[in-house]
Amino acid sequence: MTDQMIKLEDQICFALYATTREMTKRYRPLLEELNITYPQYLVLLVLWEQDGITVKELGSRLYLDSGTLTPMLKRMADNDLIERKRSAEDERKVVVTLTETGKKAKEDAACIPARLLENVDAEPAEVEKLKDTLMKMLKSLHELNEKGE
Amino acid sequence: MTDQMIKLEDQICFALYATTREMTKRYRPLLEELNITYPQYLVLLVLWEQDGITVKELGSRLYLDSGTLTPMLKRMADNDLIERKRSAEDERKVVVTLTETGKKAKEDAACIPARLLENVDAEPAEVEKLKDTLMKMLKSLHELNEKGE
DNA sequence: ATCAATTAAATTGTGTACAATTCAATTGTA
DNA sequence: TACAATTGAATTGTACACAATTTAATTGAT
Repeated sequence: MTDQMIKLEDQICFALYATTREMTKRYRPLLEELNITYPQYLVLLVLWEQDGITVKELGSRLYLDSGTLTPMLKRMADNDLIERKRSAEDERKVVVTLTETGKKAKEDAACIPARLLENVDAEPAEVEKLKDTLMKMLKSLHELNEKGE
Repeated sequence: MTDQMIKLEDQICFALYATTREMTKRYRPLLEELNITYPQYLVLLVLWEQDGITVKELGSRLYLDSGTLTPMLKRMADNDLIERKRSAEDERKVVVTLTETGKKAKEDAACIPARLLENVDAEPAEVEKLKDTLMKMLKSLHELNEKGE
């Protein structure tokens, strides 16, 4: 409880933090070919599944708020990947739509997931288990953060 | 291989990315009491283990470079948590040392790891397994990123 | 119908991240 | 011993994150 509890290597959170950054770093050269960043890639993943959603919906899928999304979506619009327009029914909402360029990028991106974990020393079953545990924790943490507990 | 491969929920990387941010968000109120951020907390964790190391060494423990560390360490010095001074033997190196305030913060921080996973719905064994898998992946990814493969 | 709450984005300000470059100190080698 | 190569930090420029605030549109209760 005293000393080893406070050691870096013991911290699950550090493992998450560092692994996420190394993973993102590994994505970078692949995504550079598409002229996007990793968070922008996540936005595209959502839009490829469901085009024409609001900033709010996008945020709830990605656990991001408008403070992060607004400037990011503007950059993506500047790069002609998406379009942003106010909803006609509710002027508060901004609807995000894929451009033709944004739609086409899907084919180029199809190979990315496979290329990513290439050469990474980890069993598929172990990775699957990892993902399930993470998603469970994510849900649990998000609920706690929501209710401000 | 076509459509489901590219879905958000399937992406281990998204699970990492989102869980890390929710975890950091959960740390925030606890660390605010110490007037530090999560990355700054990691710096302190390293220094509490081994005081008086260089920026380089700190970076290799945390997988961060001087571009991130230099401004962060300056802020921590401004807040009187650490001191930065050029090494006498090798003027290129900057040695980072804990101040009395920085040392004292260790006691206040002792309770943090326990408080953190409180209320998080996850078995200790599962979390332990998660950490091991992550650290293995981290090492593997870092080597690949290092050699620019 | 009116006006106080609520909601959706945008904005502001601070703090990471990181690639790429610069600069000064040190090392290795001809 | 010069001096090119290397090394450790700092700097520059871009892109997230996110708390807190602001603004405009919509709802809901009276």
